[in-house]
Amino acid sequence: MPRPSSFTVDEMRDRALRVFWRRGYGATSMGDLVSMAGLNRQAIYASFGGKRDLYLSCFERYQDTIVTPAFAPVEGPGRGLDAIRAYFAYQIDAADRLDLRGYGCFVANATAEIAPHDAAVRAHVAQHRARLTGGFAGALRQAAGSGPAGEAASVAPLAETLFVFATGLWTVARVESDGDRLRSSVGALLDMVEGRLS
Amino acid sequence: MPRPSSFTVDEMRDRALRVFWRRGYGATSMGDLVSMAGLNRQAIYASFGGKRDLYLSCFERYQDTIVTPAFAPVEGPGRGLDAIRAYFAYQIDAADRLDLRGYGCFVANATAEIAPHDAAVRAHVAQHRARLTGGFAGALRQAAGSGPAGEAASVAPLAETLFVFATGLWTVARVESDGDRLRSSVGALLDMVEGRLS
DNA sequence: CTTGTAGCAGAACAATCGTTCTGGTACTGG
DNA sequence: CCAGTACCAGAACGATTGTTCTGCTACAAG
Repeated sequence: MPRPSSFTVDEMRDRALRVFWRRGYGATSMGDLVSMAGLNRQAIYASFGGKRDLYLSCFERYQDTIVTPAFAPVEGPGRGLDAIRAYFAYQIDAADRLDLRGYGCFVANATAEIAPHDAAVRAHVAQHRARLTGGFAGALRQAAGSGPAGEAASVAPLAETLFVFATGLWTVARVESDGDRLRSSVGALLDMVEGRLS
Repeated sequence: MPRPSSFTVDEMRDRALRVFWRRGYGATSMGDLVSMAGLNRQAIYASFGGKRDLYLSCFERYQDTIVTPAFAPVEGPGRGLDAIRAYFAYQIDAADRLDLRGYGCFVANATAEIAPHDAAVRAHVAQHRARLTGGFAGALRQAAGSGPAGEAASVAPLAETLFVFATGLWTVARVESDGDRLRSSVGALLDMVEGRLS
C-alpha cells in the first residue's frame, strides 16, 4: 500500500488559495506555490492539471469557505439591513483577525486582473456578482417591508450599488491596512441606505 | 543628421498605456507592446529603461490625460453634486465613445494587481486616492453649504464612500459592457448622497 | 547626391516560466 | 519484518520572458 499524501485535495486548495489571493495569478509562480504554500509540484499536476486549473479550483474554494460563511446571513431568513452590516463587519474583522490585511477579495482581484482575458474566470465572476446583488436585493426588500420602497424595481439599483461598493471596498483594502477607515465608509453608506428605506 | 523617431515619448506612453490599461502589468509582455502598440523594442529601453519604468510612466500619463480632464470640474470653483455626477457620466460616456469598454480604471486595476507588491505603484495609488477623496470632500462641502452637514468632519466619510464606490465601479466596468447598468448604480448612490446633504 | 548619425527590425541572450521526468523514500497491508 | 505502491524532492525540459546586441536603413544637413 502506498504512502498517504501529505495534504488532502482541500488542504492543497486552501494553501494555494492564500498565495493566489495575496499575489494574484500573474505574480504567482509554480515555484511560489511550492515554496510558500508548501505544496508538491507533482501533486499539483496530479490533482488539478496545472496552474490555471488550480487557480480555478481555488476560486470555487474561496466562494465555499470565505464568501458563503460571511454572506449566508444576508441570504437567510430574518435578513435585513443588520445582516448587510454584519456581512461587511465580518469580513473586515476576519482580515484583522486572520492576518489577511492587504488580501482584499479574491473575486474582486480576479475581476480586475484576469477576468477580461479569461472566459472561465469571467463566468465565475458573473455568478458571484449575481449572487451578491440577489442577496442584497432580498435583504433590502425585507428591510423596506411592504411599502413602495420595498418593490423589486426599487431595490434593484440599490442592491447593485451595494455590490459595486463592496467590490471597491475590497479593492481599497488591498492597500489599506487600517480596518477602521473601511468601517467608516461602510457606515456612511449603510446609514444613507437606511435613510432611503425608511 | 539622424532619422527622426516615429513617435514622440508621449505618443509612446499613450500607446503603451492602452495596452497596460487593458491587459494589466503581468499579462502584458514586451512582445505585446511591440506588436499591439507598434512600439520599437529599442526605443522603449532607450526612452524609459524597461518594462516596469514604462508602466510607471504610463501611470502618470493616465493621471494627466484621463483622470485630470474628467475630475478637474470636481476640484474647480462652482463644484457641487452636479460636478460629481458629471465626473461619473463623463468617464462612462468616454468608455462607450472611445471603445474603452472593459478597460476600467488604470489605477483601480493597478491597486488590485500589483500595488500590494510594488512600493512605487502603491505610492502612486495613495496619491490618487488622496486627490479623489479630497476633491469629493470639497464638492460635498460646497453642496451642503454652511449648515451642519457641510462641516469637514461630516463630509469626510461620505467622500471616502464615494471614492470606494468609484473604485468598485471601474472594477465592475472591467466585466460590464453595458454603460446603463453602471449609470443606474451611480444614480442610486448620488441620489442618496443628495438626500443626506439636504 | 553624398555623408553621417541615430532609429529601426530581428536575432541572440540569460533568466525564469510552467511542465515533465526520474530515482529514492515513506508508509500501509500482510 | 517484508514487500510493494505511489508520493515526494529535485533535476531537466522546452517555451516564453525581459533585455541586449548587430547590421541595415531612413532621413536631415551640406
